Amino acid sequence: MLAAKPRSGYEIKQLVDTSARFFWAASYGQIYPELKRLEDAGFITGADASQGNRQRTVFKLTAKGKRAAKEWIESPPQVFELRDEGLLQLFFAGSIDPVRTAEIARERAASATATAAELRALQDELDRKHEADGTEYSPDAGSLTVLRYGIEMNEWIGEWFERAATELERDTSRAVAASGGR
Amino acid sequence: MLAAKPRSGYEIKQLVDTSARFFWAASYGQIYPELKRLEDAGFITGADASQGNRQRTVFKLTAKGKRAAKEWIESPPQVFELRDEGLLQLFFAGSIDPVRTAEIARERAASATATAAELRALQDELDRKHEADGTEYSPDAGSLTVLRYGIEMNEWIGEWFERAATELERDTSRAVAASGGR
DNA sequence: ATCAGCATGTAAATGGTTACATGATTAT
DNA sequence: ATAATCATGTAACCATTTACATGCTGAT
Repeated sequence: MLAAKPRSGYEIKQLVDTSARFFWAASYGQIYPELKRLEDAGFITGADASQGNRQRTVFKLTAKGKRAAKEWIESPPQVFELRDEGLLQLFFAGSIDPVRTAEIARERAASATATAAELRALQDELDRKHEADGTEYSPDAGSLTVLRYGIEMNEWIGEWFERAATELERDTSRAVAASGGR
Repeated sequence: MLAAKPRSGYEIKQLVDTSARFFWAASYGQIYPELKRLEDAGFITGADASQGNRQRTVFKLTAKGKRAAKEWIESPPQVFELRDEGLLQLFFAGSIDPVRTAEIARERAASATATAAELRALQDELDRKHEADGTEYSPDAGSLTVLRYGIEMNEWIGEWFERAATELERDTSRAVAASGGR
């Protein structure tokens, strides 16, 4: 994040929350100690940017930090972690409550679609802010791409659960028919 | 997992690794202590199922455990966490190495497609095992649905990165044209 | 005999969140 | 005046992974 421009810990947190949070969240408890650690290791340097009595430190990459960033961006991705409780619930619905399975899938679909809508609202808000800034191009344009990813992925998840629900209903009605409608 | 049938910690680990791992992984260091904790809390009970001198404990849900499972499956999903390093790299590529951005997107696309293929191979393997078992229907059929999710999601991710790469290339060539091809 | 797979477990470390604490500045 | 937002930071806690330790059983 410091590659684009020098930032304070607070600004990093803001940027994470309005863009990367859907695929890589971060808390203050992680950001501030990490900035210290990176400075000690010589990857970044902090400069005082206090406004009056309000303390503020902006960090920027050192040459060593820039090299490390370039190396990282070229390296094959190592981490892909997903924890999806809705999917876990569908996974187990068959053994816990078979008759409600399709309904549960539909609820999970609604859940994902709602998240997509929420992200869409955030996108619109950022677009409005962007326009208000004038025609100047934001240096964090990548965040819009990635926000779009969040929206489209949640839409895809919603559609997947919808499809799963339809298939489950079909299977259920077929089973009922096979048993003579009992 | 114990709702479908009684299982040992080892069997739970096996099932996680061949199905749920893509959206909810678990290690022995988590499974065994958790089984103990659940037994102490009265949600499950363990029964000795040793074979000769080889120690083995299978756990099953108590009535209390079944109630808790049913309650959980009806509750709205709380956890959706994603940590996607490939996406993070694309997010930052613009500020770290703009000219390589499209290539990086294409590499990430290949990465996701490879994961999808890997999962597809696992699916084929499970299908073969299933057939070898005869016509008997597996009680873990839900795991196949969810494995399909893993495959389809990775395919979607691959396509998304492919699209992103194409768009980035178009933007680059347009920028080159605007600057008079310099 | 030896190796793959079955089976259980723990200790240490890691990575991260939550909650708390403090205070300045700006807008209403 | 007061609320929102800017700004930094720590302590306690939590979930989880990694690495290690141990031993049995069946197949080659």
